[in-house]
Amino acid sequence: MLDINLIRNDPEGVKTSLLKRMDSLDFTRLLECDRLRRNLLAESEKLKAERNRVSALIPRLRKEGSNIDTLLSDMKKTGDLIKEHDTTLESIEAEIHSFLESLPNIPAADVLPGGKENNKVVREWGVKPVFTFPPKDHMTLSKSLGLIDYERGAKLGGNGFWIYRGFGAVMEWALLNYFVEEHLKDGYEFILPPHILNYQCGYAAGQFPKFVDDVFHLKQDEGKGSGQFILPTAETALVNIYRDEIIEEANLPLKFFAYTPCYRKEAGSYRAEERGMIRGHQFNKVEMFQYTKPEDSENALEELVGKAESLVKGLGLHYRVSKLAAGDCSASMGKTCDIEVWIPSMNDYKEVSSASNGYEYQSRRGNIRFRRKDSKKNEYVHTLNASGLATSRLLPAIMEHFQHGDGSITIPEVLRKWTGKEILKP
RNA sequence: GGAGAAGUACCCAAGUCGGUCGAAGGGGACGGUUUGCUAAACCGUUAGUAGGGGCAACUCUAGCCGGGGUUCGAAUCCCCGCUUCUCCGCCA
Repeated sequence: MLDINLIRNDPEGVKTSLLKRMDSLDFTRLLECDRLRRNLLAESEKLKAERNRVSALIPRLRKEGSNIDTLLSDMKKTGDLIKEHDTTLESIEAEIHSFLESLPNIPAADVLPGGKENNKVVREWGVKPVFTFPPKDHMTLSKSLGLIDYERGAKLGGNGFWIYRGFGAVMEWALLNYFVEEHLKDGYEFILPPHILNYQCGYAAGQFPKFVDDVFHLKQDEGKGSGQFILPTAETALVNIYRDEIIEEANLPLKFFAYTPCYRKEAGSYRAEERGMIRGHQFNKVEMFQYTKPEDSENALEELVGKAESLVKGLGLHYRVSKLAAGDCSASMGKTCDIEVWIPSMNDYKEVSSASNGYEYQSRRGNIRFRRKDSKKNEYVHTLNASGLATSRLLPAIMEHFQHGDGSITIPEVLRKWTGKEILKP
């Protein structure tokens, strides 16, 4: 959600920035509604002041025995007029609100305009593995090693679900342990949130109403519940922990990480090349999250990217970091860096972490502020999130990177304390 | 799932028959005075917030869980939700 004052004071400036990620934009109606709203509000409030004044008078007049019949009927009329004003006001405000909430975040100044094609690789680490034998893809490997059961996963949940079996589950759990351990070391607070959230959570995160169809909703009895859904990422939960709260400045920054599976419909996004566990309806992810003061959020983003990178480095996987163009960032985010790991069989890089600065976009939607110690003023916090990391592309990457001609796989050293093995043989 | 109770400012809490109640009284916090010492007594301040109007001092409006309603007027009455607590039932 953007600040209407920003648009009111500098419509052209905001427009220029937003056009980096939008095709067209017109503020005329919004500004008109804004003027209309303020006029109507002034009118209605004047009437309310009058009503308050007279209502206070009535008991006194009654005690004195004055005739107040005409006064009462006048006030009845005033009341009706107020109601009338407020009804129009409500519809104008609804229009303003729905326009504002549909606007994406303003891209940071250093973010390039346009879509995916303008994403910029800012650095790479490691090298693509070279094989002296015909390498297998992760589906073949995971099947021959008995790590993942795709067929029975589909039997249980449908297409897009799989089962981690035996050592596959051990590997998955080892990855998660590795992440958890690193984040704890860095002083982040470990959160295990509910997986079912209410509508407001999706709204504050900026995912609703636009992407309301991309998540799984719970069917509720008539009038019961409040649009509960299963979370598509732990971010949705983490951003809402402090919804409608004012945080003391001294407590910032707040640094969290959470483990949850992520549940997504991913409707229509399946492609043959994304077989296996590259894209599914449910995947495991550890998510990092920070609430910061505005002046600290740029550095916090660097910190998050650095943390995500060091996790991939620790696994020894070749990756690159891309700064996304404005149009490729999710709507709530003003700046996003993706960490993409090399998947040999796909001959492509795939996202394993997305680190973003939401600036005050989410905190406005969720009404999350902090109180400055000196001025005692409340300001919106900045929110940042970054995967640290999503596992479903790492396991394929690990299998493919570290495979040998005989179908065995070397397990990255950082995971061995949990896997208890160095090499996995078919 | 069934029954009951409750939700008032940072916390606890009073609020009568609807009318100077935007809210008594505590505690805490902050400021001050005095006596003195790892404190005490006394005095004072302590809705915050959001949205309007005004250059400003200032002023208006809304806020007593949320949303509706009744009324000239609602913290107070009515309806619908949400949350918490207690008891019962069921259960990993």
